[in-house]
Amino acid sequence: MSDQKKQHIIQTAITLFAEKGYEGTSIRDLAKRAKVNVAMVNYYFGSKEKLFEALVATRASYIRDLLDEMKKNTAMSHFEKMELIIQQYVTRILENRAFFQVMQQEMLVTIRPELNRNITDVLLKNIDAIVKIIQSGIRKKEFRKVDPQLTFASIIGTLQQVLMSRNLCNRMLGLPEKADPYTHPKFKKRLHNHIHQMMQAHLLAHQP
Amino acid sequence: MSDQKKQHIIQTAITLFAEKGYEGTSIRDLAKRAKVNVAMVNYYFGSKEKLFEALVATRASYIRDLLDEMKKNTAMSHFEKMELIIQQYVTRILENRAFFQVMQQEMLVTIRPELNRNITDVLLKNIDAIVKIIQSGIRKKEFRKVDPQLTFASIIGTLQQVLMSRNLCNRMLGLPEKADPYTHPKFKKRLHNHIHQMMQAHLLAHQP
DNA sequence: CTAAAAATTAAACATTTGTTTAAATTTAAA
DNA sequence: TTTAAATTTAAACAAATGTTTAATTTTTAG
Repeated sequence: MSDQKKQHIIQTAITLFAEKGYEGTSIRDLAKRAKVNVAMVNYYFGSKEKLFEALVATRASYIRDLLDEMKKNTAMSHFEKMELIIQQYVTRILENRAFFQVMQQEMLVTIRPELNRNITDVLLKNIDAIVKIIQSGIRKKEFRKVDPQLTFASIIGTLQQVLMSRNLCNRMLGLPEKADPYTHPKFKKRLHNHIHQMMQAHLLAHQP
Repeated sequence: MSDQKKQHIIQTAITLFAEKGYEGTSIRDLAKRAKVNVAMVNYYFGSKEKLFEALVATRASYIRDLLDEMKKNTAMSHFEKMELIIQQYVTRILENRAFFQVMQQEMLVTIRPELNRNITDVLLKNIDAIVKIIQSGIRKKEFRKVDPQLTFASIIGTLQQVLMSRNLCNRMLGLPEKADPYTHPKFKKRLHNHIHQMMQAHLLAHQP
């Protein structure tokens, strides 16, 4: 019944946390932006921190589901699997960038260790799956002898670096000050092309 | 005269901000950790935000000086220049990781736009210099036709991804829970090797 | 040594914070 | 319609926040 309103508060929280950080956002800020009474946040979630936990719990699927597409398809080469992963990551991170920015902020601090561990757990499942694909590709001589873990770090790191600051991203790419690169299809294509091209050179033992 | 004490407060602030974030750190936290009276922070810096500005101003050299080594040396191939840049970035970011973590946090939020712009300005100078090297390398056919800006994003993004969470880093690399990978020479070497190898494959037109 | 300046302190200040309360309103079920 | 439950509200709460004050101590300079 009230799940709609809860989700509305969570969505507003994601937007605000991404802008101002968790500590930088007051419940009064949040209530005003979501157009609900201040007491409603505690009524629905119990506390500010529990709201954050609920936020992560309901939206963690953005991370968790990332590999689902791939798992279904079995008749693919290792690099085709990597191509699918790259495409999925680019798409999902760009589509849910506010959430990923909040996760990035939370990973950077060491307060709230339980929440940190939750996020780490979800991320690790993705990492493990991708690492296994890379390791298998190496064994089959399809891939060069790369560092699987750090190769993953490079894929996600490229995306996070670009996601980190809209302002830096615009200035780095020579876009107008007020542009929003993240919603531009051209930008998505450019980002995807770069990671794809780099991983092709990096991974493939026999360059095409 | 009091510059020592100011620097001591700044150093303590870097450590605390990296742990708990800027908003998550109170002046009383900071004063207690630095073993000074609460009023001293405002006495020396005027306000919490001005302390942050002073922190960035005095430590921005960590970023600014990154390319200095390279500028001196002119008789290098484009890839040798890139090698030097990679080595410098890995070393300096690992050595000043708390500061870079604070910068990362600050880039992620949009409050304090002036500070954000300051940091962006410093970063952009580095980016521009590196982009020019890559573009020149492409013109001279030494490099493949890569995306210069996003190639930089991949280098720095890899480092930032690894720097983001000690906990994730340990678990990702199969290290013990309480390990500190950032101070391990082996880890530094591994990180450097990966970026170097990846950039070699990515950049060089004629693979060695 | 002495007086002015600088540094340090504990206490107090006004706001803001997350949270709770208790009353009022709305919704749902009988 | 009536009654109980759920929701919403404005007000108040205690604690924590950044900051200032005013007094005290230490340092500096003549």
